[in-house]
Amino acid sequence: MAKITPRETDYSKWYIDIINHAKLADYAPVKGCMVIRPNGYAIWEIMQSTLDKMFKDTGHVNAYFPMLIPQSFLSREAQHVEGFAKECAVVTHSRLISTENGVEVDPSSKLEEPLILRPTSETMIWEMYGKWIQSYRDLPILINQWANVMRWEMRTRLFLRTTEFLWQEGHTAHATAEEAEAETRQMLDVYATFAEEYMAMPVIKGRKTESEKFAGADVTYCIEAMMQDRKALQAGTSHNLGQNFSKAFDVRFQDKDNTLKFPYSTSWGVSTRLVGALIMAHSDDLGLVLPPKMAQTQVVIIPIARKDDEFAEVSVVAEQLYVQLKAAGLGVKLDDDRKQKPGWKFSEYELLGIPLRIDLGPRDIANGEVVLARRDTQEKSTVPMEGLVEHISQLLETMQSDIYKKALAFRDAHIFPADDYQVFKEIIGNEKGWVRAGWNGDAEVESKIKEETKATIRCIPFEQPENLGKCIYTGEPAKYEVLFAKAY
RNA sequence: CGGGAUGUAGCGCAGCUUGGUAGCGUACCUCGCUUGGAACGAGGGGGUCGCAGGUUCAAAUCCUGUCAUCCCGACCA
Repeated sequence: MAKITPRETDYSKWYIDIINHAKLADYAPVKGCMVIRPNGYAIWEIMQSTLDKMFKDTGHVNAYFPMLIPQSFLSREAQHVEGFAKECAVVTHSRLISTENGVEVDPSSKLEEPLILRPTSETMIWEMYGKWIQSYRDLPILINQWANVMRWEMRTRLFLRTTEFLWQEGHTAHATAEEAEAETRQMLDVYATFAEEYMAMPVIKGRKTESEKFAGADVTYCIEAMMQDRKALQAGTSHNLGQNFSKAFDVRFQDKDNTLKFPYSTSWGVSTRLVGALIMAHSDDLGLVLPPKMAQTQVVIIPIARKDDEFAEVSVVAEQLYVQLKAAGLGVKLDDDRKQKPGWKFSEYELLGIPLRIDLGPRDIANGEVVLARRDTQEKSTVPMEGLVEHISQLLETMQSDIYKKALAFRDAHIFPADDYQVFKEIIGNEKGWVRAGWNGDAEVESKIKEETKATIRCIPFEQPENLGKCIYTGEPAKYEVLFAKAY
């Protein structure tokens, strides 16, 4: 009996089943808030540590800013407040009092100014940058923050959109527009590299349209990934904020030419949504599929033995193997728990997405070999004990690249060029995939298409064709070729 | 926030129409037997039936309200 519902019938149920069965997360008894269980958090930890290193390699440092933002800060930047006003949790009181009904808010503790639980930290950070920046010598500031944020979304989905989520937000300040643009693009590249090389998830880099960009940004760049139900997921964003926040917070620096200037800024972030992306990009009906670089446990050893003496014999070899693999720097687990039988363990580790399994029994020891089972392809092979560590290291690399290739082939097979609106509607309507089509650049047209088909422009890809063709909606000459898709 | 569905043991569900002792599968505990794909046998523990009111001699069941989750919209990372 399969634990996971086949995704053909109900994709959303399939996704939730994997999260439940693999014990990745639960909803908390608080509106839209998620409890990330150890299995799920382990994935986030790997994402964190990998990204953190990439940020530091590009010259960034970590800092921390408060979670509570005075309400007045949020209204400083007009577009910003408009973008976030509708989804803020607000702290209005500071005290509770005991009553016969339990505790109640103490009306006398009402705050003079309400505090907002940060939906993002631009405002708090720019308030502080104002105190830190005086001269061009103070620039650039290249800071990242690992934090939680809250957005009171109407509809939540585990990992993809929860009321509270974990993320990192980079906030940089620069003396020139060119530097800020270069930073914005650099961080987008960092995200794309991370998604493709570590998460084995191909992404398309591009620019958001005016209507889809971040509230308060001049330009928003993004990476878009295709999930197995062919919907698009925004996996990371990098914003060039121009001088919007420095002006809103009146932050100026004295430049080399003795004049006062507003610095240019960027912000960029990825969130626990990436864990959801990873689940939806690779999992199958047996459960989670983790690319080796995203797995804390990459190899699990299952000893197989009938009697106690057999088990003792197998354990000795299993221990040796464990030590060898560990020494080679691999994440390895030896499951010598005798309370569960091998068959149970096989399915359990498949559910958890452990990339590679080693079955080791008396038969194998007699033959000087082991059975290797790949999670991604479910292939089993018998390989000699001799040179096993090297073989496994190579196999994990192969798997990492195979999982990427599979996702890439899937994505490319479901992106369709279209120059006819009927064809467009047919593809989007039947959820066949994404459409690559011309667009005249008119926001009105973009909104009409969204209204009629539910497809949004995911991005204007950096890679544009030589000949742009015509706008899918109006037939006018296209200004860009863009990606249309239904999105999460 | 609008439309639809659901809420009963850790998980998955039946019972509700027609009110009358709280059920099944699985998981868990004990003993035995087992271990190369989710063993088997016997015994056992576990429930404010989402929550709050109401109707009734009696409510998981009927009524009202409310909360939560899922799906479809609107909103968004």
